[in-house]
Amino acid sequence: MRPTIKDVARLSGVSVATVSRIVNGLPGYSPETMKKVTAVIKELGYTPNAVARNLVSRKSNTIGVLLPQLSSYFAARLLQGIEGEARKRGYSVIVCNTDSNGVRTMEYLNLLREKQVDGILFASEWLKEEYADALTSLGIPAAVIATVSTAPKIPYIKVDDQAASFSAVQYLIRRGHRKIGMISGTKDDPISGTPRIAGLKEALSEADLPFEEGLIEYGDFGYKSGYEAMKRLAERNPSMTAVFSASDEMALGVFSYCYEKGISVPGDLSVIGYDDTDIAMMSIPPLTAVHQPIQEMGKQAMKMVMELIGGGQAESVFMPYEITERDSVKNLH
Amino acid sequence: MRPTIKDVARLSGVSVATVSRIVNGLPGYSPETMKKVTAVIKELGYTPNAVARNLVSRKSNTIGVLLPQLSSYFAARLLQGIEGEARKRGYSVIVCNTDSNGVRTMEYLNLLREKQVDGILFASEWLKEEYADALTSLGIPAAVIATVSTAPKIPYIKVDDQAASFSAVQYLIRRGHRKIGMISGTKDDPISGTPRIAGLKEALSEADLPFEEGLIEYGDFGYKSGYEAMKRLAERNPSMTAVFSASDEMALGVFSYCYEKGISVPGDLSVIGYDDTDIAMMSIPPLTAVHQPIQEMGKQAMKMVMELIGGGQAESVFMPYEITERDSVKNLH
DNA sequence: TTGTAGGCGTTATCAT
DNA sequence: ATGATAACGCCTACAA
Repeated sequence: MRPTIKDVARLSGVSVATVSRIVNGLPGYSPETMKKVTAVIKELGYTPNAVARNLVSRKSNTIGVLLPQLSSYFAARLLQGIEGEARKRGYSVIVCNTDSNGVRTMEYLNLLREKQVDGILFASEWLKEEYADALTSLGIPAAVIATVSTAPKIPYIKVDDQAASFSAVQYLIRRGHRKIGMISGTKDDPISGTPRIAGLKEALSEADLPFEEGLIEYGDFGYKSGYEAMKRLAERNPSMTAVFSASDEMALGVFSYCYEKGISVPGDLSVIGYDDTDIAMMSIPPLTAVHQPIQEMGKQAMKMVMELIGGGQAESVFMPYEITERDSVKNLH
Repeated sequence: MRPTIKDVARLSGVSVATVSRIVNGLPGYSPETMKKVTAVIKELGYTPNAVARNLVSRKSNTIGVLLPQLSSYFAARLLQGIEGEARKRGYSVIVCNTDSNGVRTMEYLNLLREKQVDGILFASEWLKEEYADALTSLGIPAAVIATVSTAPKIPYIKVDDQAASFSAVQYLIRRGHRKIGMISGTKDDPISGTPRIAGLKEALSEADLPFEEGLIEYGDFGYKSGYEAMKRLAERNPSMTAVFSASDEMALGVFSYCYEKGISVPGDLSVIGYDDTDIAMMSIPPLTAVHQPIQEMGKQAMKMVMELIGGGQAESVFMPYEITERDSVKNLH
C-alpha cells in the first residue's frame, strides 16, 4: 500500500488539509509544521495520487495522439515533437496506433474520452466525417496534423500540399526535365493525394508542358509500393527523366528499382522525394526532397491544443516547406 | 458537463448501483430496467469516467514506456509491438522520451508513479543502478527491453548480443574475410557495446585470426557517427575487406562514406549491420544484417509486465536472432 | 431484483 | 494557522 495523504497527516499530527496545502505550496501553516510534515513525507516516501487529483480537478494532464501508422520516421519525428512539448508543459501523451482502421479509431476515441484526456491530436490521415463528428461531439479540444479539418473547432496544421508539390515539380522543370513521372499517394486521398497531383498539373501548365495521365502511378507511401509503382511507370514511360514521389520511402523504392535495372540516379533518372525524413539524407544518393518541418509541426500542434484547453482560440496554420537539395536530381541544362 | 452515473440513475428512476451493474455487465436486474437504463445511457451519451473507476479499482490500465530516443525505426517498431499488445488487453501506453537524460528519466519515473501506471517498460538503454533502484522502490511491475537488469524483480527481454555478434562476424569469416573492421556502439556500453566486441573477439579467435584494436571504432548508433567512424577506420585500415556495424543506421553511414570514396559495396567492401530495421531492406545495396525481432520483443515485454501485474512471475528471456542475408556482403571464396 | 451507504485519495470551502 | 467536511464519479458490500 502506498502511503496516502491521510497517513502523512496522521503521522505528523496535522489534518489532511494542512498536508495538502504544504504539498501544493499553498499558504497557511507555520514553518514548524512545514518542517515536520515535510519530514514525514520524506520518511514515508509519499507521492500524491494523480488519479485522485484528476478526479477532483477534472483534468488529466494527458493528451491522446492518434496515428495511422506508428512505425515510420514520420510518426517517430512527429511524436518526438509532441512529446517534447507535452513534457515541458507537464502533460503526458498516450499513443494510439489506429492502423488506418476505422473501428479502431472510433474505439480509441471513446477510450480517450473515458480516460478524460484533456486534448486529442489526430495525425496524417484524412479526417473522415465520422471522425470529425465524433471528435466534435466528444467536446474535447483537438487539432489535426498534416491533414485538414473542416470542423471550425478543430484547427489543423500542415504544409500547403499543392504549393509544395508545385515547387517540387517546378524544381525539376527548371532543371530541364520535361517528361516527369509522379508516384502519388493513395489515389483518392483528398489530402496527400489529389492536392499533390494538382500541384504537378499546375507546374506543368505553367511551363506549357502537357499533363499525361500515364505518367502517374499510385502507392501507399510505403517503400514497396514505391518500387512497384516505379516499375509500372518505367515500363510505360521509357523516356521519362525524372520522378516526383509523394513520400521519401516510395522514393527509396524507385532508387531500388533503378539500382536493379542499372538505371543511374541521378544520371539517367532524377528523383525528388517528399517529407525529408531522416532516411532522405541516409540514402544513396542523398535524396533531394520537399522538406516538411515534422517535429516542429508536432510541437506547434501541441501548443494549439494547449491553447484550446486553456479556453483560447487556435487558428489553423500552414507551415513553411522548402526543397532540401541533395544529390538525386540532375540538372539537364 | 458530461453526464455521470447519477444522471443516468435519476433519469431512469433507479439507483446508481443498478446502473453500475448494468454498465459493468454484472447480474442483478430485470430485463425491463435493463432496457430503460440502456436507453437513458444512449440518450445521454453516458460514458463511465475512467478516472473515478481507477481511483476505486486502484489500477489505471495504463503502462509507461521509457525510451532513450523516440525518433528511430527501432523505437517506432518497438512501440508498435507494445502498443498493439497493450490495446488488445485494454491497456493504454504513455510514451516517455528520456533522451538518455538521467534527470529526465527520474522525473518520468516519478510521474508514472503519480499517475499510478500499472506497469513500466524501459527500453534500449543501460539500466543504471540508480534507475534500477528507483524502479524497484517504486514497486511497480516492470520489465526492460533490449538491455539487461540485475534486479531479480525486473525481467529483461533481449537477444544475446555476444552470440549474435559472434554469428555476424563468423558469417563474414566464412565468406573469406580476414581483415574485419567493427563499428561499435558507445564505448563502455555494457549492453550493446562490450558484448558485441566480445562476440567479435570470439569469432576471430575461433578462426585463429588476430584481434586488432585498430580495427575497432566507436559510434553512437546514429548515421553520422557511422560515417565518421568508418572514415577513421578506412583511413587506418586500407586493406580491410569487411565491416561489422553495431546498428543499421551506422551501416548506412559506412555506405555513404564508401559511395563518396568510390568504394563499391559489396565489391570492395562488405558490410553487415545490426537490428535489421526497415531501412536495411531499403538501402542500396540491401543490407545484410543481424535481425532482432524488435516488434515481437515489444509484444513479449508487454506480456511479461502483464504477467507481473497479474501477480505472476516472469522470467527473463533471450529472443532468437538470425542473419538476414541481402546483398551487402561478398563471398570472397 | 434493487437500494443505501461507505470509501477510493484529493481538493477546497467554511469554520474556528 | 488549522481542521472538519463536503464533493469528485464510481464500485461494492450489505441490506431489504
